[in-house]
Amino acid sequence: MDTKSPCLGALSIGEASGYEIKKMFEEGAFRHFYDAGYGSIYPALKKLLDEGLVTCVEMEQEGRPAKKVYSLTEAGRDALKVSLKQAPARDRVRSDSLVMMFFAHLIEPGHRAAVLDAYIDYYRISIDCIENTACDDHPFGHQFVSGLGYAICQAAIDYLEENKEFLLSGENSKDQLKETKKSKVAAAAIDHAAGGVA
Amino acid sequence: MDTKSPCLGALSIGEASGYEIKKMFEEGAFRHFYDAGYGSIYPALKKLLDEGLVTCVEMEQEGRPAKKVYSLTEAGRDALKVSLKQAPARDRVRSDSLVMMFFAHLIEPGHRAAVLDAYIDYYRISIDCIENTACDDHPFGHQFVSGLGYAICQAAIDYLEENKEFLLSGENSKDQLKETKKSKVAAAAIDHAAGGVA
DNA sequence: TAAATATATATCAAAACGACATATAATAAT
DNA sequence: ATTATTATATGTCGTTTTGATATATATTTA
Repeated sequence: MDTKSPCLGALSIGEASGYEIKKMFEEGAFRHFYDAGYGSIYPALKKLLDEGLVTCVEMEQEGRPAKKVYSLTEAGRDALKVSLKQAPARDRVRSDSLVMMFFAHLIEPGHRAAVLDAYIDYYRISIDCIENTACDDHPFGHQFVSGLGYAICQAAIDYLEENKEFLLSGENSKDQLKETKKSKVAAAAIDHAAGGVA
Repeated sequence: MDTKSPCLGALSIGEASGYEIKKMFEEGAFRHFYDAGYGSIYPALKKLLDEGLVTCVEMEQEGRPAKKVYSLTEAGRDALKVSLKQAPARDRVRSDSLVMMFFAHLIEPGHRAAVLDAYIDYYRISIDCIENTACDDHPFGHQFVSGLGYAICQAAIDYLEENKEFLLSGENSKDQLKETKKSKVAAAAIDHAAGGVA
């Protein structure tokens, strides 16, 4: 599934410009599960237009640059349905922040704190985006995925706040990873270190 | 941060071949927060070798193809520390599965179930990977990030299992999104639909 | 008044993706 | 018994994506 399908999906909610689609990905309903930059969106929209899957109307605006508003055609809605029938590729995740925290023992505590705080903020903003777009009369798939995003972001924030000191003070600390219902990995690690149970 | 840094990070744990690094990304400790294919890893290793940040020894093996084992040099360890000092880019997430579930109303229920079940399995395997690599005497950053991965994956599984019927039966159902401590988005959605509280 | 932010589109070099090619051996299936 | 699949192992290559930059206007902040 390339960038074209999520663009078709965004347009299935309503007409939009490339700039507005980017906003949906970055700070809208898609934030926690899909992202793409202008370098992907504009070429995708161009291809979609060539294939007759969307139409485009240039709209003049007062006090703002003109925008190109794209709308889904019938063929476009069909193409979206077809692409939704395929088997999904596995999630692609790339978190520089977590790579850094994974190697926290090679980083000064000050930078550790900065990365961690920024990461908590990132999740907080994601929650705001979900709450601001969630709506009871949206299609059930939207609600389901928003609910999942909320659950994941909240679990992340809870864990990060609860274990912040563990990361910041490092191995010299008497702090331990909190073992809550949401985090049994500490116990698992101890089991494993003790030889595990074959 | 490009592929070179996570490769240096992987090698900071111990010497490894490109194939083994891929395994760490795919089914090892990195699974839930970083991924890269051979098309990124092998060229990265080549560049790292050219820059003197790693060394390479070809190892013959019985009953298996020879492998090239890479080791971190002192310069490599320094380069890793430098790259860890930078400000992290924001997470890049791309989930075809969630794009599909977001547009569940455009998909037949059978495919919906297939995508959802596969997605739960994906998280279950992630948990297995975390439990199999978690170890008490690993650096605290590894433990911290593994704990976060565990918390997130478990929250996702809990939500997906609890709300599976909601997605499968669609809007014709009397099912409602479960509002637990982990999922308050349903309430938020209702608030929002009712006009919210400014 | 200058700088920064927001709206809006677009390009382009560098990087990454993912499918394919190649090779050997063990294991599973017919 | 033979075929097919899976696992180990490295690598390439066309297509896609990234991330930075360019361009332009208007508003908000310093």
